[in-house]
Amino acid sequence: MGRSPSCADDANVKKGPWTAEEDQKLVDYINKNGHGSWRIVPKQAGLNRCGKSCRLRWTNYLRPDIKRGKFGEEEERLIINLHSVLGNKYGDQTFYHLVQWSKIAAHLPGRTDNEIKNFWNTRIRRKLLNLGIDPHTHKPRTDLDHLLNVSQLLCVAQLGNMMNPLDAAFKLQADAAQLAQAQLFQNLMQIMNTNKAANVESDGFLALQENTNPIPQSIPNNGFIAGVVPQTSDPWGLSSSFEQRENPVLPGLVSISPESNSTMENKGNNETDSTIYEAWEKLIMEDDEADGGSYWKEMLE
DNA sequence: AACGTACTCAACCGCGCCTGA
DNA sequence: TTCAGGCGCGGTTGAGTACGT
Repeated sequence: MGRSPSCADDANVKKGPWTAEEDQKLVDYINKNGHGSWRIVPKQAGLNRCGKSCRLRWTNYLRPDIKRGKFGEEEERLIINLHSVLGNKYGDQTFYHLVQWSKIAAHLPGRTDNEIKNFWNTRIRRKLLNLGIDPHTHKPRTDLDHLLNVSQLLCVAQLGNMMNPLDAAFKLQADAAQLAQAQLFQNLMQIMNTNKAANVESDGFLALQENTNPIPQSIPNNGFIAGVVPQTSDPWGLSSSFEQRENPVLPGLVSISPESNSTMENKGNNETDSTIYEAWEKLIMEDDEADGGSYWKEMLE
């Protein structure tokens, strides 16, 4: 029920890019009369467009309060935070693959949901993926294979650090391995905090901040890891330098998408819990044996 | 300089919700 | 209570532009 006839059904209305003349007609009309019913706007304004097209043009482009230009760092952080807590909610479930862009836009004066959506899909999403973070759940990958590969990754990281800095291939691998270390640390902290931070309120931005937990100060500052240590306003350290992160804190867990639901729910059951902890135990032992430096032990303590 | 590829973003499409008859 | 009309939303498309080879 209820679907209005699509503009596509009317072969007579113009589609595609708006001309300056059309823009002017629409602006003049709305400034004078307000939009009222969008269906009658094109007729009254003398435009050969459907009402829907007029509404879109106005809300996404012509509105006088629209802020144009690039997104700032603060805006980017805000979007990431809001995205992490504003999934579509149906009943008790939150669906992160259906983001409520309009609600995010409401927190960013002058920005439209369309603009934010585009910004997310073209920039932030890729950025998160490059960091090994699931853009739907805002979590690092938690699959076990990933965890169990860590000893190899540690070797690569250490080898990479010893190599000539000009050896690009080794540096790249080392960087990737160090990123993996950061992700694993993140995994562990999230597992540890599962019980603490499950309550996400409807105004999730605040809830996210309130549920943050301090990161132990003993984390080795080896540059790349520090670069992705999250902080309150920028959970994944996407937009600010390490120097800006004086008080790094870990974001609390947020409710998760259906596809990852089983993963996180399993964190609470004994079987998966123990498997993950076993993996960590193995990792720590290997770390101990490898160089006696006990990197992970120190981190966990 | 020419071509191919990647990226951006305005605009469109289709669905679901709300409202009023 | 039912249902049609209208609106708003999120997802997708495609033209224009930037960048790399």
